[in-house]
Amino acid sequence: MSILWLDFETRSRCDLKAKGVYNYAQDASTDVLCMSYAFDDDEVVTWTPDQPFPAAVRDHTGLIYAHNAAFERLIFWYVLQINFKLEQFYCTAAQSRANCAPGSLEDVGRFSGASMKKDHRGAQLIRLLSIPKADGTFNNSPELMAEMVAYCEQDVRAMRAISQALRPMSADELADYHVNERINDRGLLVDVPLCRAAVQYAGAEMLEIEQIVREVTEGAITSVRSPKMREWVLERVGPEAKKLMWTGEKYSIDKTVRANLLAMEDPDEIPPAVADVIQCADDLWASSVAKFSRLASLADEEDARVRGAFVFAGGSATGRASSYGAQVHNLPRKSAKDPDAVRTAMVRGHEIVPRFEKRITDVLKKMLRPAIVAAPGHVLIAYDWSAIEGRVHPWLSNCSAGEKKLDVFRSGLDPYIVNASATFRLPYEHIQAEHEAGRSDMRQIGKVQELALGFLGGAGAFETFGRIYGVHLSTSEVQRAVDGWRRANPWAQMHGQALEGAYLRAMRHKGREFSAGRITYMFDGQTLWYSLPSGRVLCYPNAKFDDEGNVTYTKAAWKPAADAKEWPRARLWRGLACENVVQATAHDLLRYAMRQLPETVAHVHDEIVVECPADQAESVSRRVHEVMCTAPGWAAGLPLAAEGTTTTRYS
DNA sequence: TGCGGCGGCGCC
DNA sequence: AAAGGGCGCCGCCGCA
Repeated sequence: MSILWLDFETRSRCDLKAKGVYNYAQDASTDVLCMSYAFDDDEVVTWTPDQPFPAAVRDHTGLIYAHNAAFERLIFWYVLQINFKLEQFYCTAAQSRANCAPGSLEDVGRFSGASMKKDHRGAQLIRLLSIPKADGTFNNSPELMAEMVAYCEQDVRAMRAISQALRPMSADELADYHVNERINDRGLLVDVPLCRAAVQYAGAEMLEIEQIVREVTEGAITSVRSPKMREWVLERVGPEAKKLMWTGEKYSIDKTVRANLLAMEDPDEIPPAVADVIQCADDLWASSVAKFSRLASLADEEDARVRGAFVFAGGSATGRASSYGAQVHNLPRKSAKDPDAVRTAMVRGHEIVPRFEKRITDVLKKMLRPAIVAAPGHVLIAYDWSAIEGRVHPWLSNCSAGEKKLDVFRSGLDPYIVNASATFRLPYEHIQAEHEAGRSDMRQIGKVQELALGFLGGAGAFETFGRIYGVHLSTSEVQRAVDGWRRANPWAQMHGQALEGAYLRAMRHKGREFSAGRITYMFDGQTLWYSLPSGRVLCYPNAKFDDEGNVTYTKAAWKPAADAKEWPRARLWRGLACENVVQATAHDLLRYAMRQLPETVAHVHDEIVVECPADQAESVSRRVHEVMCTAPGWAAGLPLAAEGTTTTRYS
């Protein structure tokens, strides 16, 4: 079966970025400018709408390779009304990311050693031809159009060359890409009236805040979110406050700094006017108005669903999914207690700041998650895996100490208390009782240990996490916590060392495989590959030794600076190797589960959200739980647990 | 006017 | 020896 390589250029009055690709493709004003294509290694040719549509394309029943293939798929479906099957599409951007390379066509080229110079002409042509002019008409210049066709053809050639040079996606990967696209097609229902109301409230609040800032600073600061504000504060605070703003490299005015400054309550250090400005910055930075308006703008005009939010293998280091546009991976976690009640008040324009809340932005932030809803007569069922990384990591180590850790999860004991028990050499029951009586933070220390030290962090990592979870210990106590956890979890250091040993040996012995726990590394002379228990393959591209004997590699997520001569390189170390294999394996469990859950509408790394008719809630909930708690064949013996809720609003 | 760097935010 | 890393979006601002 031959491969069809293909790329569209289009024009439309619809704003692609604001409305998203689904609305764009369905917009009545969207037209195809040209379609460049080739079968297999044939010469690239171009169809333009003034010609009859090529029958060979229309009748093609094999795979269609395109870069960001969702765009081509939706243009076929909605503009040309040619209903290729979803499974016919093979996304070469997904293929690139699955190989730990960047997704953008231009970046893959630069990443793989082609010229580092960026070519802006393509983007310029799009601005000239694909977007209406100020007077509302389109530019029809034949010269520009000819140039556009040349660009489109060049993109097909570049895509084909890159795709053929890269490892193909496996059958599993391609199937999981299609699972991702089905989820994108299903979309998430957005409560658009709620979003619009939120924008109103937030807009009014913003005007008020900006007014206060102008008055307090006597016009010096017109925008609180500007670097000028930081300098304005810096010039007016005392020496102690200045110290709080110093992060070791530069002065900052981020959330932590602001909280510390406001807590000083010393007018010599923080004059009242400065405190006011800091408070205003807090309010404005917390504003979620942009997110609400983005959700409303991306929602389908007819059915209010936001589509295309998930990027397959968007996390190119591990193949995890990322989220895009609506970005549902970073919605504030805390939601309103009674979101329906707040929603009702909002759409009616009532007062929505209860007595115990200080600010409207706090209320609005807690309504972002609940702005995602189930369709009428439906529910959202959301399940989270319990400590998925904490379980996968010892399982990957495949040693008896790791098994002992897994037994903690199998037994139903609280792993944080088990950590604390080992650290403080006190009985489990004692720590449990102290914790339940609210008399001791030993369990909290056990939690920080588990989260901070798993990927081979030390005292610094413990302190960083400790700050987040309100654990503040002396230097010696921190060291005790670090040592205690390592003593109780020897598998972690052992596994890190084993991984390091394996990848170093692999680098020194080209073409040979070296295993550590359940991971196998192999260096082919350019790429350091590693295989996961699922059979999925990941890599560190362009791996080589640096002068100190460390392995370095080009990292897709680090975009080069405009004047860079080479793609930025990262250094591999055993902690990172641990993290990569754990996150990747945890993600394989997610992919495995989602293949079996066709009602999925969203996922957030360790969480799956399905939407189903309310009268099927119980059986679907049971099924989601069962799927998530049943390890795939390749992970036999891995204990899994998940907890879930059923609601009509995401929260 | 568009681009890209920067500092900032949120989540897992 | 030690080391948090993985994402994406927003607003501001200098530069070309």
